[in-house]
Amino acid sequence: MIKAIKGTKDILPSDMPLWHFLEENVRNTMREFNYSEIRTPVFEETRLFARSIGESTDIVGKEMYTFTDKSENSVTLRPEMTASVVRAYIENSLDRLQPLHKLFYIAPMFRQERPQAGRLRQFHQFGAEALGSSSPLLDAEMIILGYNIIKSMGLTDLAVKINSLGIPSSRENYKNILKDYLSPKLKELSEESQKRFETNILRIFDSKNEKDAEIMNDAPVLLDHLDDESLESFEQVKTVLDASGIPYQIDPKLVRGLDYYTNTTFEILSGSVGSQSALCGGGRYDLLAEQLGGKASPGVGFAAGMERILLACQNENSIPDQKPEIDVYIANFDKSKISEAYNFANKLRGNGFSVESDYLSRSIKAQLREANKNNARFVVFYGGEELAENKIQLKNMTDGEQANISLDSMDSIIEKIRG
RNA sequence: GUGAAUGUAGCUCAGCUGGUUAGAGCACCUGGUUGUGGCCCAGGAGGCCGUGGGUUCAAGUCCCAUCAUUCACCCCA
Repeated sequence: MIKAIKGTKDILPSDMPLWHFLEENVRNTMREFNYSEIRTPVFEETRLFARSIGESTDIVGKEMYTFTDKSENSVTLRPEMTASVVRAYIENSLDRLQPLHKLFYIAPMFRQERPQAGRLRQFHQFGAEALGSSSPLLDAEMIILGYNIIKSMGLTDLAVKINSLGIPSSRENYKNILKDYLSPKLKELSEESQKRFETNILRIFDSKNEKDAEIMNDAPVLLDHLDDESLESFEQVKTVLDASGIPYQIDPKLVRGLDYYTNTTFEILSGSVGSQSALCGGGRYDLLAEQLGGKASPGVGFAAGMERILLACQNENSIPDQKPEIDVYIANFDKSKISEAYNFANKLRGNGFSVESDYLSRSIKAQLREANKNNARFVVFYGGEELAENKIQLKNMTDGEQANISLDSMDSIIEKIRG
């Protein structure tokens, strides 16, 4: 039997109500904040991701779906969206149309990792990117957007963490301070962290190793070594967040894994999805556009994992399950009138009703059961004695009442179904 | 890439220390009087017990391998 590729999942009709609910909430919130949808290709030149996300990151180093196409070009299934959005922004000269662009997306992403709870190889993210302004208002807006959407899914076990990584010069300066602190303790660190000491020292803060954590607890913290401008910006983000009423914690150890971040970074975590608890993450990336060959242009954004959010919803039982319903089920007595009944169904559909009819030529009893399974509000019995008198029988499935109505008075049939 | 657990009907699982034709609940189908749903009742269909090898008179049950799934590490949404 051919099965779906490891780490991929079918999203079945029974899952759809939940997905649609999330997507609607995303679109509504994005509309409230005036973000416009953007769609970009699922695959890009490999260089785009290598340059933006960073060669030393795990995403680029070992998680990308990269292959060579028939023209010998190296292409990659997008592991995240920010690089693509910035590329599209530059390539289409959006910055010349207007100074500020606020964009959102809902799209599949691909990373070749070992699947586990809340982690898939093809997964879906929604997210937003605001390009063209370095206003801290937008940093705060990203957190508010993400938080509001997640909240709209009824989730409660949440934590918002924010931090600032500052600008490269102050960060480089700080890295040296951190190096000085860690050098004498280097041998006490885990093997993994010793490697990071060379490749990306900040990420030692991420380590879940106990000894590492102990050592890092007393480590000097980037927040204490920020330049004045970054500090000022961070203060403003906090001011806006305070006013918004969103509860948050400052986490000096929050170091996001992607290379392009500057200044504000944040995460929204859930306590109900297992080990992969980040539902949403983002931050500012003021140097990315220039790095990708565009005009210098500040930006800030976030991405949220849809499967993770839905997993949290299931675990917290935050969304009452609602069965989809149809307006009318057409049951027919007469096999000889099957196409006539079918046309009658189409007539109702033409009036905007959702209508199902029998395709299996089953007994009336079976058809009624089918109507019930479809959550039909009404059943039309088509055929038999009534049809001989040019009538149908209309049954209200909620109270069981039924009445004969002449086919000549379509209007009153429609009116009854409208309720 | 590393570690652990689990693979029996569509789904969730039982199957005791190896012993005849492999079970339950849910779901599905058909009935419970002529043409009427949800509840209830009766019946039915559905399983190379993940795959391959081994031990044994005998394997769903024990051993090995393999594949798959799940969870965790790493990292991230």
